[in-house]
Amino acid sequence: MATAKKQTRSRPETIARRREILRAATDIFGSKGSVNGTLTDIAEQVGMTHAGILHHFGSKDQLLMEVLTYRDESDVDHLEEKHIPTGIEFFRHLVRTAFSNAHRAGLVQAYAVLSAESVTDDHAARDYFEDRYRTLRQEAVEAFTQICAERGVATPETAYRAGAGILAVMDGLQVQWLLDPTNIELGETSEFAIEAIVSAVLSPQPSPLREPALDAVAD
Amino acid sequence: MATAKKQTRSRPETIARRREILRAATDIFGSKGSVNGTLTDIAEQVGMTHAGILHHFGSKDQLLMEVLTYRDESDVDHLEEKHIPTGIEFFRHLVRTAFSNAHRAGLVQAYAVLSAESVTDDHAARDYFEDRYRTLRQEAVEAFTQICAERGVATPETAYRAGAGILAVMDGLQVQWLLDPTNIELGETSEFAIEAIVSAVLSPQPSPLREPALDAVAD
DNA sequence: GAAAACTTACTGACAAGCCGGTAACCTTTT
DNA sequence: AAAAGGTTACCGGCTTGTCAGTAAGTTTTC
Repeated sequence: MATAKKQTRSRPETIARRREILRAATDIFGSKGSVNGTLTDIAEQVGMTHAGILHHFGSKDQLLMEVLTYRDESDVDHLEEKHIPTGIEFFRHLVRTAFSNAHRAGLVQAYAVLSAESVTDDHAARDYFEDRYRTLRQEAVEAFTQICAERGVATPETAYRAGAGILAVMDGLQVQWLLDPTNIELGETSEFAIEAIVSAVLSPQPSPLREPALDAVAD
Repeated sequence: MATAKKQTRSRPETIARRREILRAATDIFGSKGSVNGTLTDIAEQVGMTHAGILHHFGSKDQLLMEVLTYRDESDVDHLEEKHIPTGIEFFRHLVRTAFSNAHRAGLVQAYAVLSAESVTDDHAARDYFEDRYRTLRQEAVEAFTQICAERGVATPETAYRAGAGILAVMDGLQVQWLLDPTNIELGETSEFAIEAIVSAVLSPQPSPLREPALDAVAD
C-alpha cells in the first residue's frame, strides 16, 4: 500500500494571497520582462520576501507558467462568454477582445513581451505559446469552415493563412500600441485589419500588387 | 574652436572584425534575447574575451544599438535596392522582405525578440523601435497617398490603420513562424495578409462582421 | 474542549554563480 | 615609439534557490 498522503489543506486566505502574487508578477513581468523582472521585485509589491514567493510557487519558471494560465482565466471572466464562439462570432469575439485589451495595458504588455521572449531557446513558456497559436489558428480555420458551409461554398485554401494573419495583426498591433499609445487605436485598428483579412477569404479580390499591365481595369 | 576630434584610424582588419562581432551578437541576441545573451557568449563565438568586445563597442547597450542599425544596412544590401520604393512598390518591397526573411532566421529572431523587449520600461532600444514604427507607418501612408493620387481618388482615412496593420502582420507572423516554422510560411502568409489589407484600402468592401440582417446579399 | 501533534506561511541569512565594467598590462601594426 | 587590439585579473552587484527556524493555524487525540 502506498503511503496515503494525508495532505492538510491550505489556509483560507492563501488562495487570495496567491492571486495577489500572480497579479504582481503579471505587473512586473509586463513592465520588465520575465528575465529582468526578479522575484524580489514581485515580493516587494505584495509585501514579503522572495523566499515567501518561492514557498508558494516552487520556482520562478513555475510562477511564470501560472501567470500565463491566470491570464487565460481572467480573459474568460472579463468577457463573460461561457462557450467558445463559432463561425463569424469567433472573429467578432477577437475584435471585442482587442477593444477590451485597450483597457488592460499591464496584461497586454506581459503577454506581448513573454510571447516574443518565448521564441528564444529553451524558454520556459515556449511550449505554452506554440500550443496556444496552434490552437487559435485551428479555431480560426474551423470558424471559416463553418461560415463557408453556411453559404454553401467550399472553404478556400486561404483560410489557414488568414487565421495566422489575424492572430499576427492582433499581436503586432499590441507592440505598436504599447510603444505609442496615443498614435495607435488598438481596437479600431485590429477591427479594420481583421475585417480586411476575413473579406479576403470570403470574397477574394484580385491582388492589388500584381501589375495590371492591361490598363483596362482602370477605375 | 571645438577640440577637433583627432580620431586615430583603426587597422584595416578591424572593420571586418567588428562586423564579425555584430554577426555573432545578432546570433546570440536572437537565440537568447538581449538580456540573457551575454558578452561572453558573443566573445566565445568570435574567439576572444568579453573584454575585447567592450574594447570595440564600449558597452553592451551600445553593441545592441549597433546590431539593430546593422540589420537595417544588411537589409538594404540584401535586396540590392538603392532608393526607397514608393507607391505600390513600397508594398511589393515589404512582401519581398518577408520572403527573404524566411532565409534569415537569426536576424528575424533577434529583431522579434528585441522589438517586444523594447516595450519594457527604460529599454535601451525603445526609442529606436518607436521611431522605426513611426517612420514605417508614415511611409505606408505616403505610399497609399501616391497610389490614390495616381487613380485620381482621395486617400481614404483607413490608410493609417492599414499601414499599422501591415507592419503588425509582418511582425506577428515572424513570431509564429519562429515558434513553428514547419506550419507557417512566412513569405506567402505575409503576402496574403498584405494584399488583403491593401485591397481593403483601395477597394473597400462592406464589413463581413456586421449582421447582414437583410438577407438580400446571399451569394 | 483543551492540549498535543503536526502544517503552513513565512523570514533572514547565505551559497553559488554569473554579469557587466574597469584597470593594468602585453603584443602587434603602422 | 605610439597607438590599436586584445588579454588577464578582478570587483561589486544582483539573482535564484536552499535551509533552518519561528509564529500562527489546523487537526487529532484524549
